[in-house]
Amino acid sequence: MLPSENIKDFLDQGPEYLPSVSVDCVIFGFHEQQLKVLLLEFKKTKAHALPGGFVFKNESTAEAAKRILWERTGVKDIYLEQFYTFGEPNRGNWDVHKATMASHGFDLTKEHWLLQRFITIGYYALVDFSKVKPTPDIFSDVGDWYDVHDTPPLILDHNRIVAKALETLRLTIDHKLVGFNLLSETFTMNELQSLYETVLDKKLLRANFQRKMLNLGILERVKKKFTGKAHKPPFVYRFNAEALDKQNS
Amino acid sequence: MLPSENIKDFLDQGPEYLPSVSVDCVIFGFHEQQLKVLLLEFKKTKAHALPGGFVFKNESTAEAAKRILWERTGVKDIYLEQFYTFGEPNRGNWDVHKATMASHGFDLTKEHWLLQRFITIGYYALVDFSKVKPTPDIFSDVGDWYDVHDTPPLILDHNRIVAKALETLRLTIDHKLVGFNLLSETFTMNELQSLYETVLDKKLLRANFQRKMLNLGILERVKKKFTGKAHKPPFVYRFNAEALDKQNS
DNA sequence: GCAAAAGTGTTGTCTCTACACCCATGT
DNA sequence: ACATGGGTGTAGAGACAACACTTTTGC
Repeated sequence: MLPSENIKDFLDQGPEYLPSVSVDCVIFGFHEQQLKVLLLEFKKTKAHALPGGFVFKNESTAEAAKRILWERTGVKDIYLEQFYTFGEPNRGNWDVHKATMASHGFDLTKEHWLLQRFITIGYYALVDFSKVKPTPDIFSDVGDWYDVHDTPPLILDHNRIVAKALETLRLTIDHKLVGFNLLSETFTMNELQSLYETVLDKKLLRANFQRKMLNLGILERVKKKFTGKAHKPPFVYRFNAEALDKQNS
Repeated sequence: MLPSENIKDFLDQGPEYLPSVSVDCVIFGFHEQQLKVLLLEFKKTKAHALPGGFVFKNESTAEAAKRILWERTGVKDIYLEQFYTFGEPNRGNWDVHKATMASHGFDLTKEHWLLQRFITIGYYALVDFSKVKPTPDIFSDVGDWYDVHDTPPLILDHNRIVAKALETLRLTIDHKLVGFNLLSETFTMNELQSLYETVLDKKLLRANFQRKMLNLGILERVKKKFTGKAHKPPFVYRFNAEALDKQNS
């Protein structure tokens, strides 16, 4: 199918969506000591944006967010949390959308549904970087990871949305043990500490961090050790979900 | 003006609102050792509901919440915070609305804008109980305070919205010093402690609570003392905003 | 003086911080 | 052996709970 046909399909879908409501996803990953965000780049205009979309009339907003995540990352069962709803009447200008559509041969009038006011519900997702293959959508040819502190200018108020998501993650990670979703199933204590240091943006002491984590009683030490460099091999840990449930109850 | 004319005006206002989006306010007050919520009671159906409303097309959702608060409580400059957006496709049934409108002589078809799906953005407000005169709207003849743990069944998913607001308040009050908004300008340490005990639903020790609060450095001791019973009069404190700003910076 | 409630002091426990020390591995 | 990074021990600082004590009022 030609891209323009895809886009026509999309534009025709307008009436199937809940008016005025959109969903944007801030997808966090962790790689090489950096906290990353998944961003899309529009084909023609080279503008950057968060993966987002609209909500079908009989779909919950959380389901919409999951659907979008699946389309962009190919992963289901993702850790997903709503963090804020952005309800300003003027969240930025829509010229990029207009230009993008024009470049595909669709001249949208000011009254077109895509150019109306939308409030957007922000969800953030924590994913295992290694399991995710960024998938572009019909408007973007590239989906790629960016250091959260070094993002390009984004369309609309998406920079603010990223900032708010990061702020929420920071406040959350300390008392909700959410960080494990950003690592692969097994990990070393050092990896976990790097993650915390990156998110909280401050150095932590090995000794104390380790004790704190182990005292939570939610880490299971996998017997196997690491093989690698010229030093004592670290233990590999696994996150123990049952123990966490006990804590929360 | 007749009530039915008011209601006609309201129904005609549909096109001026942002479709699919509503705002609901959980208004907390503190009185006689109880945490209270302001609820409306519909005239005919006797159903209870949160004060809520719709968002004008060129108004932010926060402004809409403030407007609704002002209409219901007569107070401006209220502490207001967004806490969650409820985006399920089926948030309960709208029969009450239909019945209410029917009782005023308006038979709404299934396609009427008021009976469509709405996502609702929850805001909670903390107000000085003594300054608030609950004001009913055109659909309700009574606005009244209820103990948050003893609310009547509410329409739609409003019970859940109250529960979520309370949960958010609990998590917030400890590290964001938000409780002062629920008291009058000056208050005794005992009142403040009662508030915390009620919100957190546990007993605290006088001595330790007092130290903790005073050590925050945000309470100013008003020289005047209390007059009353047969015991040592308590100091009256005032919340010192400047000191708080210093802390947050 | 006495009851009642406000306010202060003290002590032990727990947690976090900082740093010192020991352990296992590859070269 | 030794450099490198993983893991443990411990002393000091600070926070918090529990309880005892003093203070000020009306009766």
